[in-house]
Amino acid sequence: MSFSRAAATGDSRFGNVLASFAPVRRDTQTGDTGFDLSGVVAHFPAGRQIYAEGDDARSFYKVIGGTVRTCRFLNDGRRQIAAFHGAGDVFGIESGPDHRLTAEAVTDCSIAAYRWRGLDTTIVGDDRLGHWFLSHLMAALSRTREHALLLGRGSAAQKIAAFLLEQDAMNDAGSMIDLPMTRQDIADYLGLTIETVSRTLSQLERDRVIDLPCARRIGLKDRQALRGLIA
Amino acid sequence: MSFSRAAATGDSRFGNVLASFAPVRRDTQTGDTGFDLSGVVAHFPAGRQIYAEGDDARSFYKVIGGTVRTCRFLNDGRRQIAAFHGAGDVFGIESGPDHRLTAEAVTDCSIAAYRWRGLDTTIVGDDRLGHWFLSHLMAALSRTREHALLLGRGSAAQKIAAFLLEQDAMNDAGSMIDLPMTRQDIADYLGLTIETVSRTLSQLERDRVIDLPCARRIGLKDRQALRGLIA
DNA sequence: CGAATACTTGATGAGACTCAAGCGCCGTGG
DNA sequence: CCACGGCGCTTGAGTCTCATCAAGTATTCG
Repeated sequence: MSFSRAAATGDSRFGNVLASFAPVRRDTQTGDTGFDLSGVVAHFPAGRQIYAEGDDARSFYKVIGGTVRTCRFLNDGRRQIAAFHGAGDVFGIESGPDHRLTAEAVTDCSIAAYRWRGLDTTIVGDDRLGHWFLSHLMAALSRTREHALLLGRGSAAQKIAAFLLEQDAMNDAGSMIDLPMTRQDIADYLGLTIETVSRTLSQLERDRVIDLPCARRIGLKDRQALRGLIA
Repeated sequence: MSFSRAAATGDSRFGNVLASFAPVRRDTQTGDTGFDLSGVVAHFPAGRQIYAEGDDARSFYKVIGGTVRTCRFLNDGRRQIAAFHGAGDVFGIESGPDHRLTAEAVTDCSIAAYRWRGLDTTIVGDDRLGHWFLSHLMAALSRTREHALLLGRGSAAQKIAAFLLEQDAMNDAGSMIDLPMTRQDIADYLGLTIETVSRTLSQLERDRVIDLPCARRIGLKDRQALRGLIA
């Protein structure tokens, strides 16, 4: 699982901006802002660890394809998932010298790694790059805040409903969601048990709010009902 | 409750950096980095709203003195507190055009407001200012993440223990904590009810882990036991 | 086909919520 | 001075949701 250089480093337009990056312009397939950075790309099979809690935060990362989870393991063996990251999402930015969470591939993934030396040598002097970095950081803050608010209040049904709508917003493909993660992942993300996740989904199907043709496929039959649940 | 200009705007060192700020160097009494910005300072009595969810995010804020809560009101009347902010903390930075949370004074407060026009006109071109802004943003992300992880897992006792240790870390004054907030605030912060907060604190006192001389005063008798609870 | 893994469903119990009452503190006013 | 009410907090009893324990089904993969 070694990183391989993805592209030449000839474009030095940002060379003095992010000192230790290897930035180039890419023919980006992510629908970002048209602007893009490339670091060093690697592929991870499903389940593989990308970095562990406590590792030096020498890089941050962007998902090219696949899904990543960032999580923490408690010493009673349980796991709390902080976020799922899909294509285009940036993760692994840390304020301190080391990673405070573990990152793992949920599915087979392509991940771009961007070297950085932490906050002290950061991103000033270029409008677009600074904007890119800041917007990702603030998006992460916004999402984390919503996640915290969801976890604090709400019944199992509310959490599941919010989760489904969140996944629906990512998958902009009709009303059918293909979940990349297991029930256990969902449970650890929502602060529930796997049994409660399963029961709640079954109940939603009985209530004609969703379809469950197979475990990983969820059809949203009544988004309004889901929104109503969230209150 | 109108803002009053705190200082002259003669110092234009950052004039082209944060377009609409009124930044000056202050003889700061916060133990920050030595570097400081001043905006427009206002005082808020306990309970007063600073901004509401949905308001235009024309400014962000720093607590000079007192305690602030940022929260969301659910349409069933309940309230979820996202964070408490003490002296030196920055709050109200938004990625979008409007505030996603409400901010209210928990105690009487002095608040500095910094105008800004959002992400598009942000903080490039000055190392120290960019660093100051980024470090606050990343600190907020880090704290929010910890809060989310706390809310997801954990019994009432674990949440209370984590809350007490968090407050203890703020109050660097011996082993006695003077809480600025009510039991209801604590409950809404931890995703519990006021009764559960009260019962759990009483139980911790019976277990000789804390002292409760009065409701708002908590003595930590056994920090190790609290840390043990968090697991 | 068999085994492993993922998922579902059922029975039971613990922990937190709800409803309700009572206590303590404090400011107001008689 | 005390009576009173309001507010924040504590405590108790009953209920309900979700976790736990346990079993069984479905799916995947060698």
